[in-house]
Amino acid sequence: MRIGEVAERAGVSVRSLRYYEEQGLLTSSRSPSGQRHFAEDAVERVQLLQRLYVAGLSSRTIAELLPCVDSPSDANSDAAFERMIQERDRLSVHIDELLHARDTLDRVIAANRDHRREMARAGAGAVPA
Amino acid sequence: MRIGEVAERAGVSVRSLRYYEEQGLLTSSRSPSGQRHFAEDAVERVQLLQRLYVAGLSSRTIAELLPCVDSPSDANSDAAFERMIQERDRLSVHIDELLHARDTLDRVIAANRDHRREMARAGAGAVPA
DNA sequence: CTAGAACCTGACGCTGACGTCAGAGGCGAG
DNA sequence: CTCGCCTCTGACGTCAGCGTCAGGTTCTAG
Repeated sequence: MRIGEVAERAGVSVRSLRYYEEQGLLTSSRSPSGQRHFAEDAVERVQLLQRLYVAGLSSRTIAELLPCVDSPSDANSDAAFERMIQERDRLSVHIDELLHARDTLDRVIAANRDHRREMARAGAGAVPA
Repeated sequence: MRIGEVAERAGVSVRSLRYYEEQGLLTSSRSPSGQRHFAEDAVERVQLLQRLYVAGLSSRTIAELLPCVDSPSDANSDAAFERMIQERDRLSVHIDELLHARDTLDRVIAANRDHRREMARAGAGAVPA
């Protein structure tokens, strides 16, 4: 597949794909004329990358963890494995923070809804234009 | 309270507080010499801001929602209220994405752990140095 | 009165994941 | 052959939430 097709299938920009390759997160072969050629599983790969980005991992961090993902049987340094667990924990903490934040929003929303209902009742016949 | 004390109590930098004020998220009175003076509840306010930032809201978005938070009884445009609900939904979606991402990480971690255990057993007496 | 901490206003720097523009090839259809 | 679309490599632009330095004023302890 050429880069445009991968981009469309994975739902990302062509620019992003080139960036991922540049960061060592994605590999491609080249045609004699220099055009990139991607394997079928590149689409899945890109979607995995997207999920890791969403998780708040940086390109560099992802690059460190990918060997672990690609060949779990290898002797891919304990460091990478530890790092992955560490990132998982960081993510858990972040999720908790977001849940907290959502609670806060919910409380504000509830307070508003109450006041709105009151206002609606009080003003029903008060300002009849 | 002066700015330094607020910063310390809220656990943020002085620079951040000035930035918040600049963005209209925080108010202060000024002493004749021009120094900022904050009320007691400024600390709480800052912590609220922090939570909203964590939730992924931008300064501008927060600025739009704050009237709603501060005076829920006011006629603070329905738009602001709608916006708040919209942001809550966005946050929920994001949380789901993060949970998904964590699952992905967990699967990778589990796969690695398995392979590691196998390796440990196979290699136990194989490379005794 | 004076040293030093805390405060002030600009204003530039930084980071990361791309967007975007420029200029120059490829490549299939008609 | 050529028109139009895709691709290539640089390389600069962006945005946001601050960090940080500069140069100057103000407050406070001794």
